[in-house]
Amino acid sequence: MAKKISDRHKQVLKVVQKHNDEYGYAPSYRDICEETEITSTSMVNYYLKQLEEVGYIQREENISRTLSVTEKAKRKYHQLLGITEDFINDMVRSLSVPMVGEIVASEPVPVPAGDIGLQDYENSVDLAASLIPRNADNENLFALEVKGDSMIDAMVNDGDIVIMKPSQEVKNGEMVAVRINEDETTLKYFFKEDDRVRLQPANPTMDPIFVEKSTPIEIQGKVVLVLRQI
Amino acid sequence: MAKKISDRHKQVLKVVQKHNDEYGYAPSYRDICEETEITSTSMVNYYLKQLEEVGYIQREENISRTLSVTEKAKRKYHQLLGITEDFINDMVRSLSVPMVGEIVASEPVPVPAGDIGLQDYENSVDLAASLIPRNADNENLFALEVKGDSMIDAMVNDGDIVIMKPSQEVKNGEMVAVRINEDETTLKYFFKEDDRVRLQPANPTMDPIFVEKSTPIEIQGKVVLVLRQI
DNA sequence: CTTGACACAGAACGAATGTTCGGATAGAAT
DNA sequence: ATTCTATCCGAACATTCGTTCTGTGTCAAG
Repeated sequence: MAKKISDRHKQVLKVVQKHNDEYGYAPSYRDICEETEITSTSMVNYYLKQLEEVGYIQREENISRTLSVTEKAKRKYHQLLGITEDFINDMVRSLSVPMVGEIVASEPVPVPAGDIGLQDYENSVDLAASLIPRNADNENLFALEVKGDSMIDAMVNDGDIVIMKPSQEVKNGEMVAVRINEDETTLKYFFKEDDRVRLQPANPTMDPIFVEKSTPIEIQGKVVLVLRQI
Repeated sequence: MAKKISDRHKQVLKVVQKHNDEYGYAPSYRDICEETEITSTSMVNYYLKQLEEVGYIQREENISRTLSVTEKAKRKYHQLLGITEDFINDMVRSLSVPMVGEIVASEPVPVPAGDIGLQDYENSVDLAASLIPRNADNENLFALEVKGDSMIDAMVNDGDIVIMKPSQEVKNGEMVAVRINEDETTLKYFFKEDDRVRLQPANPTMDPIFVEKSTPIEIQGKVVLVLRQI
């Protein structure tokens, strides 16, 4: 195992990445010699073996031109490898959030169980990742379509899409889907007060709901984004 | 020059594309034999020569594993090649809409003049293109941040972002930014009636505004999307 | 001073791989 | 009937290319 990634290692990484980008196929060991100060294919193999061991290179034994730089190496050496923001943006720019169902006041939120896979749902909503707060777990977001006018106090219309993340814990000021008394689901800003919970509508002209501690409420998720297509 | 692209040609195209996708490197001629009903490398060469002639394959002479399917072939045979909408979407998936300013009831909408370039504005909003209606002119969308509570009847909160497109013509049912009597800007669904215009709030519990033809109104843009980050 | 580890080199080898050759078959055109 | 073209095949060959071998030099550690 190499003690550290030397300049020669970095030269090799760079050539592999650059060749794949420019030619659309991997360099041979002899190609790497030509583009670096390495003069023998056994040294190329020596460096590649080490880069492979630390997970920066991928190759297939006894098959020609299979060298590729791994995602791990790209993240660590993106500047060296000439990987632009476009590449980084392409990795994080968009995500598909599964449309798991509908939200209505009369039913609990259909929070998916466990890890959500896109393949489990027929529809999804594509989002630019920059719209999602950094602390949201992008892996487990889900989308619900609002049915009916019962969410108007949340400034959410029939037909709007709410992007949510599963959560039972809430901080003050976060908007939650809360089921009150197993009777009604509503979207409200959540504030914990001394002896009760204040559920504040998004519509500033409407009054909050105060829920005594004796009333069971269930936090069914947090809202991170509302979308209204017109 | 092949008279036409036969099933065998298509098999070869498919294998080249599939191998590149799955393995990250190109197939050899023998790999292609194994994945098709072709039993000799000379026939593979025969088909590749023809595919190269019509511009569907790219390869380098005497260099191993350089086969790739060209963009021309991908566009023509995307279904055969298993090129999903994802590929097509990746080409058009997201767009950046410039944040040109704010919308408040007391000011006209700051509609940008002429073609909008991202470089003219410091901020932008990234959107998945699938959220935008097909008829919207993606080139000229602009974003405005809502200031104040004056758009509540439009179910739009202080801090929300509205995505708009410039437009002076409206169809019934579209949501517009309309300036009434050079006095107030509001977001409403627009309906032209016999002798007046009905501006319908998004909030179904609120009453519409009726504007007589004698009252000057100015359509300052159409709303295509509302975003609320929470 | 000796030893071991690391970096380096050229050469040889064997396998992988693309190209070419000679030939066969079927069908269309003359 | 003959010729031409397209399609097909296996084999051989040449080149490409990855792996291995043997050896050298440098430097740090003991």
